[in-house]
Amino acid sequence: MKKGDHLFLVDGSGFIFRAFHALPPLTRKSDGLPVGAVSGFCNMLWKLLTDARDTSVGVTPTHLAVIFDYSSQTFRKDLYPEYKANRSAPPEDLVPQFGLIREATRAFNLPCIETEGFEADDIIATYARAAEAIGADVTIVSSDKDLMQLVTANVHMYDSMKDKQIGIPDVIEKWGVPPEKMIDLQALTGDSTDNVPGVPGIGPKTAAQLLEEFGDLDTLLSRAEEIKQNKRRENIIASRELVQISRQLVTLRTDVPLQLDLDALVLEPQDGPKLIGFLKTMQFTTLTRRVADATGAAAADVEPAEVAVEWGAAAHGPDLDAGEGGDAAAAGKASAPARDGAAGADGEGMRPSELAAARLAAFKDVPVDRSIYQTVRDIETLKGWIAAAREAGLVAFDTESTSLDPMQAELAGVSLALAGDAASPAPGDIRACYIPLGHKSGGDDLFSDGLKLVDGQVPMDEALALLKELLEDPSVLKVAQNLKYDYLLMKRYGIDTAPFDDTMLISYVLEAGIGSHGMDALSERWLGHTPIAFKEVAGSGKAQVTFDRVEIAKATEYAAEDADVTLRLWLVLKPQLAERGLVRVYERLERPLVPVLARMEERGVTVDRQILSRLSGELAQKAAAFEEDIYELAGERFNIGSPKQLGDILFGKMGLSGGSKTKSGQWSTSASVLEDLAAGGEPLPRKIVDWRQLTKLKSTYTDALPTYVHPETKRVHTSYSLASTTTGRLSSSEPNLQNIPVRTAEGRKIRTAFISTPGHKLLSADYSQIELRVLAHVADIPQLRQAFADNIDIHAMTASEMFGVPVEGMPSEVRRRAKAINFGIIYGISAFGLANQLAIERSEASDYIKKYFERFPGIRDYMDATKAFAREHGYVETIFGRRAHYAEIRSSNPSVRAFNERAAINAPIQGSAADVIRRAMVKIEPALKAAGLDDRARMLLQVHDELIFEVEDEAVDAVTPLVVEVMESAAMPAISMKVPLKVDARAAHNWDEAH
DNA sequence: ACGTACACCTA
DNA sequence: GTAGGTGTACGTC
Repeated sequence: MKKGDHLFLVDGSGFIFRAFHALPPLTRKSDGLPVGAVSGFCNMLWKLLTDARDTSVGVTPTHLAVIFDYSSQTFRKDLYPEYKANRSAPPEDLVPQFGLIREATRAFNLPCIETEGFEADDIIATYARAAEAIGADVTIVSSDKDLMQLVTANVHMYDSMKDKQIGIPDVIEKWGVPPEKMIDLQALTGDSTDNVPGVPGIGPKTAAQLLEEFGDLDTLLSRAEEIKQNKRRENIIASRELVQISRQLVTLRTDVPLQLDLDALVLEPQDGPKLIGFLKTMQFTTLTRRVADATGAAAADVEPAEVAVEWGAAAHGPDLDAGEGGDAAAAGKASAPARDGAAGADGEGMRPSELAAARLAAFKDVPVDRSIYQTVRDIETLKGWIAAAREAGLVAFDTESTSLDPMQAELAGVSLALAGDAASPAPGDIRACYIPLGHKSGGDDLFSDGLKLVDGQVPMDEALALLKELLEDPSVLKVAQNLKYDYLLMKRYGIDTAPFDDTMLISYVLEAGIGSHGMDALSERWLGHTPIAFKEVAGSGKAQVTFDRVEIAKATEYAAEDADVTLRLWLVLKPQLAERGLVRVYERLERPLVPVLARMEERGVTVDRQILSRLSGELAQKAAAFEEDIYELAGERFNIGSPKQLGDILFGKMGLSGGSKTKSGQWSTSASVLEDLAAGGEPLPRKIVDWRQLTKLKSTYTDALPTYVHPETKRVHTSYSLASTTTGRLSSSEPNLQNIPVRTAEGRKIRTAFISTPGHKLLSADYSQIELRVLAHVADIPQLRQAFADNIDIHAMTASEMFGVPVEGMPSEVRRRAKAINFGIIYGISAFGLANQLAIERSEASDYIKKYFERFPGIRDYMDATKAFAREHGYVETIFGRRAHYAEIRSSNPSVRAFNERAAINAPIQGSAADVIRRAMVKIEPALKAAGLDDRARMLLQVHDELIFEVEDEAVDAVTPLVVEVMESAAMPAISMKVPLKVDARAAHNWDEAH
């Protein structure tokens, strides 16, 4: 740098706050990411770089740097601990923009400067004085009064938002003192926003007047006695020392160690494509065009840049691995590229919530109208729809098929819905169509099975080829409701849908615990619209037909409406993720799991029908033997499986005492009641309990499981639900493979029927005590942390702490009680529950709990804090930011309230553990692939804290440690757990031996 | 044919 | 005491 050069110093941090509050809010059109300050920043920088000469600055910079605050821990905090202590957290909408503005700066090819321990103002002061010393001119792009002390003949400030240059006369005009007196003035007045103390009763006017009279602050303080006004004099004398501190606080340092010297700030030429890539990602269409024009870069050829968006979650949740691989591909694409020429009324300058409201308002003018849906009957029309969808970059789709089971279903048709450009969707302009592909008729004739394809349908293979182009197009966001179903169905037709959004999962992330997330419920809740019921279209009961037999006109109304409603829901729900800081939960913990689970479901697991058949026979025989004894003891034959009849026999006919009633007034015949009766010497109850166990195993497992074996794959394909628990756990159904017996020897035999393919093993890897580890982490309990760090028996340690019994030689009963208490804690303990569990008196259980809290006071603190949080917010959060809602926690009904409190205490623990294994599941396939093991090991099942793989025999030794490592480190890098996670893994030919 | 209560399987 | 799903019985429509 030399004399005559012109250095621009941009106060990045100041700009962010100013732009955020001064500019109208602006959100990225496709997803509602708040970008107002980023937009203001980019526009301002571009203007400075290209035509600063035309602004009130009147010169073009030769050097430029953007300066940011690094942290709030600066030397001023040491000087005066209360400095900036009144600052509250930045607004949620602003937080994601900090990182984006740094990204923007780099995209502009400009130095981005921050130094630990110093504020941006100090760095600016240091550069300004250094440049001035060389003889260069300086323009500080800021309007912050704290920087006005730097103004000289050669150093100006520039308020970019008002396009106003600030020189010495301007400072005098505004503050009544020249720049060099600004420090004295600020010391006297203090600064309420930075919590800098001042003299009470002295504002800028009085301060300027006093400085005018006495010349400077030191003189004023030494001659304060001369001040005539009593109150003012007393205040200044009383504040003398504080004013000295204030002066130090407001004085900018000019000796900050500089990472880059002045020469390094020289303006480099713009890298057009790099900048355009960033601007496209932000969807700043106007500026993109301007930059393209100015740099000669072809904007159309530039891909949107991958920008790690640190969305709102950072404000109060962990950074869920921004920049980590994860769902980046889907996320980057799902933010949809800005399209040239995209302009629109929708979303201009709106907060996400306003965007959602505006879209809802648009729907009011254009309600769902089933009469406008188009039936696509020829290939040209289909091509038209697909071209429009690809042009738009956004399409909602839904598949219609012959079965609720995506492994059995045959495709009947596909519906699409469009609402204009992805970057600027037009909610009031939704159109939708149905493409029938496999509708059939005939076959009613008893003497022929001649089902014939209905005329006027696009040939299935041609349509699929076109749909594949659309569904696999990386620049088109596909939106569906419960996409896992459609994903799996389309995958069976050779189509790998991506990128995508799922309205059901968005709703789940927003409102787990509030209502259900099915399409009909969401449509009622958000759109006030009731879609046609499936049974209206396909009938119900005996008269129900598969969708491919539905008349096409009727099918069009139903199917196209589903796509229409799905798109409307997306338009309303998606912006709310950003609004509530839940984007990363959605993008890291929900969306990427869809294809992972779809593949697991598609693979299925082999269940040996012969083993089950043999077991079933054994169980039938044993149960029959019990039946004879039971009838004998009861004195009559009755339906043992009927609790009502059984209750009448036991407590009526036989007159046994010690029974209890269920909430409907029936005699309870639960296992615990029967156990009590058996302990009293009655022979019948014991036999009932045993009979029940046998018949339960038979009906629910050995008889039911074989009916789920797929006719072609010969494997059992469960279905996982991503959105049916409040806590974030998955659930499994048809069949439920998450409740296969394990507790009793008899039950475990069921597990021997789950076997590996020849040449393979089943590998089971399960987290050890993950929920107690999570508890130790969130409640930060030293003894628990230590115990887990040392890998010692946690229940024995608890017993030892509570009862003072050494771990060595501890009676098993003592440990059992401690174990029950540990579990009780996780479940939001109550004396009633613990007493029930341990079959002890409630008062004794109460004493245990009291003792536990004395030994682990941090647990009680955690529970109280969780309850208070839930009461205040109506939800609780996992360590990864997932929310579980408990609306009834404020209920006036004490038992309802207590139930919600227990659930709210449990949810962060159970939910955090669920998040951990979700993360592991997302990471496992890429990890296997990276190790070249992806075609030798396949993840099949998840059972809350356990993953089951099918692994080639020769690959077991390589896969096992890899799986363990991925699972144990699954919380990283988003969360660094205070306790290690431990995973046990074993491989065997069947699930029983592997577990 | 469908919904609810009860019982019982899992983590 | 938390979170689920399924089978049977038995009521209603």
